[in-house]
Amino acid sequence: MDYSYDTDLEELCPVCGDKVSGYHYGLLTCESCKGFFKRTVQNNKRYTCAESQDCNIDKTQRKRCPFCRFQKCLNVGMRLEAVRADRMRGGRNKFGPMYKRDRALKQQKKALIRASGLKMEATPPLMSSPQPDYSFSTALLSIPIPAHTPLPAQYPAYPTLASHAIKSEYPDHYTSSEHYTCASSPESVPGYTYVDQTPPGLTVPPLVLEFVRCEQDELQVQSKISAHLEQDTRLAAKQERLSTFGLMCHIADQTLFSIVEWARSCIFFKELKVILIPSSLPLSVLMDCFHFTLLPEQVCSHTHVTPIHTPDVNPLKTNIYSVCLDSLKDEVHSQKKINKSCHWADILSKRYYYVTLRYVKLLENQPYVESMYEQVNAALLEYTLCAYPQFPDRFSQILLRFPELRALSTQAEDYLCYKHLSGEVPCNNLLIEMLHAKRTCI
DNA sequence: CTAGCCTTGAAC
DNA sequence: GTTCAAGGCTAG
Repeated sequence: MDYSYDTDLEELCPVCGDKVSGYHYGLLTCESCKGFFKRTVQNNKRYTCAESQDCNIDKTQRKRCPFCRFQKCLNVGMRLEAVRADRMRGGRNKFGPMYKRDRALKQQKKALIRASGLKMEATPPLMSSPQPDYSFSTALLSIPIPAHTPLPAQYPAYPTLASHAIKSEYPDHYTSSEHYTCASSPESVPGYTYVDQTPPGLTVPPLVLEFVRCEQDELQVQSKISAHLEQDTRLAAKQERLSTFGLMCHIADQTLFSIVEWARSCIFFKELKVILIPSSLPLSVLMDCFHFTLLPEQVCSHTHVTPIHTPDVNPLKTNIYSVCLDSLKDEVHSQKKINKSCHWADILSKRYYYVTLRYVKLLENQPYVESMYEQVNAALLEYTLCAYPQFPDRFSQILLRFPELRALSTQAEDYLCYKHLSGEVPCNNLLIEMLHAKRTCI
């Protein structure tokens, strides 16, 4: 059976699109970009762009502008600190568990695709290969998004490289237990030991598969967030640690960019010409924040910021988390009740619900989308019935969560506005801008 | 300078 | 002993 439909997509270097040769400096890249990144950082190279710093980087043109190539390396999440200052060879670094977990997630995704491989072959893909349409997503949003810089230009050209020490991981690795304690050890990372728990014979609806396929590479999103947080932490010289709220704002901002990326490849957006994102924003952000709460230590161990779960007096946050965590606890409880081994990976599979939920919410209240809504619901129903035959009411339980989430979403929005008015939201926060845009639209 | 291949060595 | 992501080497 040929699974190239999915695997080909996964094996492209996020910088230039060449074939990946493995994990390098934080994520899967090709051999040449690995070498390029290493040379640039090790030799503290400075490049300049002859054009307007937005050169297209692909396999054939990657040599033409090292400036833009390096910018892209940083933007996709390559990690400066993975380049060793002491040039020590061999061995492993602190990213090991992260790589392993990413592999596990990819395998899980692949297994889902494989589970209905025949179905996918029998029916043509729901959409043609997603060629990023930057103008389209820009038009969707009511605030300007730079067309060719998917991430905020927080990396001031080269000062980054020159001014901050390129820190070797080894001192930390050998002497510091602060940022790499048992909290981020493999055992405590959900899904770490996951291999392939797709139930045998599981049929995943093509629509759900399409959603899953469109999902952002999680490791990349996390890397971007970590890298940006590190940058911001460094810039805030007097402040050693970001507040929990500050951290959430940054995660939310990065999440927004992910949503824009995601929307570009969403099959329904191809058909819609109306602004949908703002109305669904709070929930999407909430979902993604929830997503990250699963791995707070992992994010924080690389960013030297206060872990999200640090006791905090923010009642809203507690509320959001308690709902999400209750949901997870229910899952654990249900699994135990039927005497089935409860694995973190099972819980991670909830991710697919949320992927679908996001679509459902996104399409709500739009004239065209009623039929789409039904399709999404049908796909979700089919998936839950196949994946969890022992819980026939799972679908309805998911739907029952909607009002609660909707209420939380509104609370989150109000809370952010309050924070904004009291001047506590970091400058240039995209989330605030979008919420503002939404309110002025109404 | 690039990029493919080689060597190294801690974690498993 | 095996893995595989670091750094190193070197034609082109």
